Amino acid sequence: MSQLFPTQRPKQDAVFDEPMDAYRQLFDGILSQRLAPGTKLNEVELTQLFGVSRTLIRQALQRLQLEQVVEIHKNRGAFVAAPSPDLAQQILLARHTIELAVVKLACKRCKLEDVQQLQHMIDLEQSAIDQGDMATALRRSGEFHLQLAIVAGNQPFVHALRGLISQTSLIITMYSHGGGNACARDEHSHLLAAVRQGDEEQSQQLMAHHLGHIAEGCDFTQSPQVANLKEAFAHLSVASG
Amino acid sequence: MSQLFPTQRPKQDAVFDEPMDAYRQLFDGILSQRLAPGTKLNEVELTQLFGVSRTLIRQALQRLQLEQVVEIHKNRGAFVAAPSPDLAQQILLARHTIELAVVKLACKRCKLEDVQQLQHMIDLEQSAIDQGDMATALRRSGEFHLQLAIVAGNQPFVHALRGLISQTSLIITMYSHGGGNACARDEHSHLLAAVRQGDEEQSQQLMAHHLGHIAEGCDFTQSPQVANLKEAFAHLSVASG
DNA sequence: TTCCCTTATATTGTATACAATATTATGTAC
DNA sequence: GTACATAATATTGTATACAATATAAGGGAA
Repeated sequence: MSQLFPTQRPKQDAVFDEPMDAYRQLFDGILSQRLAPGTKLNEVELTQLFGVSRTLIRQALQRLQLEQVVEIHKNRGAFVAAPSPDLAQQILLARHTIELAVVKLACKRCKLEDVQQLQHMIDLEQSAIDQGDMATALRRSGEFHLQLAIVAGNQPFVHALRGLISQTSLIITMYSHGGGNACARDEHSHLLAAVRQGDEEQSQQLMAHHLGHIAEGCDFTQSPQVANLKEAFAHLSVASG
Repeated sequence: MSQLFPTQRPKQDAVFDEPMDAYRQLFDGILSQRLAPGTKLNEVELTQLFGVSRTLIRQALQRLQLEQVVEIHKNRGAFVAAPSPDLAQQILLARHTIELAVVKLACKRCKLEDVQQLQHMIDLEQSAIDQGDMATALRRSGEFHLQLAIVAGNQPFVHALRGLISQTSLIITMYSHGGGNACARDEHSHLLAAVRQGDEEQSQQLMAHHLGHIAEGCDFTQSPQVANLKEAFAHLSVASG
């Protein structure tokens, strides 16, 4: 039950032939790493793919831009965002700040049914890992974090985290070395246990470590991997030579 | 030098006859309290006001929605947001969390030129207060806070604060009792002094007090004041009686 | 060949036209 | 007069058409 998509009610995610709006398909594609950072998003192509007019495609792209997972360059088009090493670290710092505040709130407000739902999301994530579907696992991990913010009951935090989590997905795609994410299940489980007990101190410490592990799994010294150079540098000045 | 508007370069704000996009005009109107919470934003009216087609009007409205200062209800239209008392307190809490992190960063990164610019913004705010133009003062106060985030060098914080600050403007309009904002100048000045000296502890304490004063100036127990009841409740079910 | 200029194509930006929904007005029964 | 149903209007949702810009292709000179 994907809680990462704000406007629509939950849907099964294995079925794609029913009418699903362009925003959600693109968002899901990015979060599941099917759309690589730097990829050009041609409007008429998307029109044909999703069977809607450019009006709705452009609406979806603008929304993704405001969530910072798509960059739109005037008269040049839309591209899947490819955060620089510097921006990546800003994003992780912002997540750190907000998620620490979130778990503190969650400790005070987490009900039994919230715990059950969060546990279910952990199980879903783990089953994806067991099947070797790391893209789905990554998306489900993000959904767990966002659900925590929903439980915390602070709408601005939810709003901000939605963008930050999807950006983190891009960061992991670009900078992370393989399965540094495999330890996530235990970390999520331990975190949930602390939240359930209302232990603010412990929860914040576990969250800090958890987010720290994401950052540690990344190497920001090397140049980022993007779809292809041509598109990656399409935003540069036309003046060549 | 309005730093609250992300896409365009700074402009003098006394001149309105030059081509100014719909987004900025609406945003400015809301931040300056010329557009009251709950006001219906009719698309064709805006079309005539700004001399552009509905396409651009809708683009601007969607962006404002994603910044949470406008609510769009399907087939009903767009309204200036009117945050409930509960949401208002969530917003102020989120600001508290983020701005404390911002000043801490700002202490480490604030250069001499940054100090000068921030001081200039304080002076502008004060001159607006001296002229009795509280709407402009409120907007300039927001610009000061956002500039602090820019100085702090964290893009996600800037992004989140842009929405939170404009929402705070709506909250003050709806819940604040008169001139509780008059003490702002000294608070901004003292805050800047602490940041300039790189005193993280002192800066965070001053910021916490400053934001606390905003909340203290509000009364969330009484029903919010909105443009008119009909529009304020336009989102409710059609079923009457 | 390589460089540069010109022309053709493709893509995005904006405005308009049409469809769907909601709101308001009108009229009739009670 | 009130309540309800129906028709007229207004407003939003979506698709298409046209304009502006950028990208790609072709052709001539050094």
